[in-house]
Amino acid sequence: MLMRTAMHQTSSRQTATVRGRNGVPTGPHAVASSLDLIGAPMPFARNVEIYGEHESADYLYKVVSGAVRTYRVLSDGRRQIGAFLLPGDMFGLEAGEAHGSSAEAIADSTILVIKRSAVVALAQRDGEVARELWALTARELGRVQNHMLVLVKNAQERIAMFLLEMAERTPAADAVELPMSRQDIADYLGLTIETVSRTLTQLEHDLSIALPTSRRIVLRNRSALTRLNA
Amino acid sequence: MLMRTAMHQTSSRQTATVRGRNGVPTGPHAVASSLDLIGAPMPFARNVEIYGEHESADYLYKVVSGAVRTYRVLSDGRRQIGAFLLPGDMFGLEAGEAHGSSAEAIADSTILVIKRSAVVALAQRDGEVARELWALTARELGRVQNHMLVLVKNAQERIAMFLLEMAERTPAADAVELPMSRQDIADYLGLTIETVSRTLTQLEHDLSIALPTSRRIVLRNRSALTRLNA
DNA sequence: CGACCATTTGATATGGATCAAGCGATGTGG
DNA sequence: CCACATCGCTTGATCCATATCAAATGGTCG
Repeated sequence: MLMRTAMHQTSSRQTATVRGRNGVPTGPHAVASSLDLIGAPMPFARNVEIYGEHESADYLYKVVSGAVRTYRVLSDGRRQIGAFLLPGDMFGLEAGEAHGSSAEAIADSTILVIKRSAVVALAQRDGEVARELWALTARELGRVQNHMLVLVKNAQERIAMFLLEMAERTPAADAVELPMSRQDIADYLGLTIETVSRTLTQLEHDLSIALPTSRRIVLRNRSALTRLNA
Repeated sequence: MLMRTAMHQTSSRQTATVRGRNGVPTGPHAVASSLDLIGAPMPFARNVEIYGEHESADYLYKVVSGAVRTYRVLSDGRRQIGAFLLPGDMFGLEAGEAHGSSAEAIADSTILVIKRSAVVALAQRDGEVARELWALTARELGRVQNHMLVLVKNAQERIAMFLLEMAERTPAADAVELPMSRQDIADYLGLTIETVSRTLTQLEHDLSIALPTSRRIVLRNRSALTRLNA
């Protein structure tokens, strides 16, 4: 235990408290959902906190552009990243009362901030919205259950599955531009940066992937990766 | 990888397909919830499957008596247990369409089986029920997120937290009667039976616990366990 | 009593953590 | 525009926690 990990390194902690002024709806990135109609898009700079672990969950969020990580910090300082959110993803649905994890922008991002009470009120009147909320949360639950499985696999399998997961969520099928650092990946997969790095170079030698730059990964043998993804 | 684990050992696979006849509501174990009113209690024998991983999720379930495990099996045969359900716990809320995991009775159990369509219909009319459903799923999400954290800790920490978790959910505060085998615990915590066993005897030597029998565990130094539970 | 199954205990192997150093890219001040 | 500091990433050497392999023990049921 006690592996080196990002010791809550969020140095630039401006904790954007500015949130919550309603107004301008959706804008150009509007995705089909009634939820989009009652939110306001807000900018968050790289590494800025969107919400903290025990803050009351007064808002729901949706990534418009950029990328977000949700995480929890163990008492010994280790950080476990629960999810990476990309454009189109909603987050902050976790609990009823308080957030179960913190959320930070990985890169400069625009986040749609939606007042929870407005959603709840809407759901109260419209069973369709209520069902959508439930489904969203259930889907997130499925995702987390899946991630649990990942955490019992070996390093290669974890990395392979991470790459496939990212590729799947990215427009350009076989080239992934990673918004997150090696440390982020490590904390997501329950590994160390060294192991992440080593495993990636190993996959490169196997010709399963190519690494034009450290943040850009080309899947060149998807079936090999799928095979690893037990 | 490829640790020995229950290679889907469910030998007595009677796959109780008998479910779904509605009728007699709740009975003596009724807990306060409108959901209880539309379910039928059904018996499941030890090790009998309640539902399978990709079956369509037509029912919700609530443990009346006994105990249940939900799990997924990796392609290499390893099994990851996602949750242990005790009396009062609901399960099967996972996805919208199909179940994301399988569920089996750990011991002879009585399970309240609730038609999902009935619940959905009820939720459609009653916003309160809808909110309850959402909250239930959100709570489960929180539990799973928490369990993810456990899977990155060391063996002692995992066991300590497992014991505290079980003790918390058990009436008699400091003595836990475990319904599940060492293999179940191992598959829940991402360890091997040997490590589970060794860690328990080690905690016994530390005087943190006592083991009158292998299935009965007495917490005799709760603060020591809490300290481990980083 | 004997067979079977779950659990414990022992000996050894190994994957990934840890410790440490090097390397390339990016940015800053002179 | 270059020298240098910084940061993120990679690579190497060693260590350790837990898996694996193996055998003994104990409890349960016919």
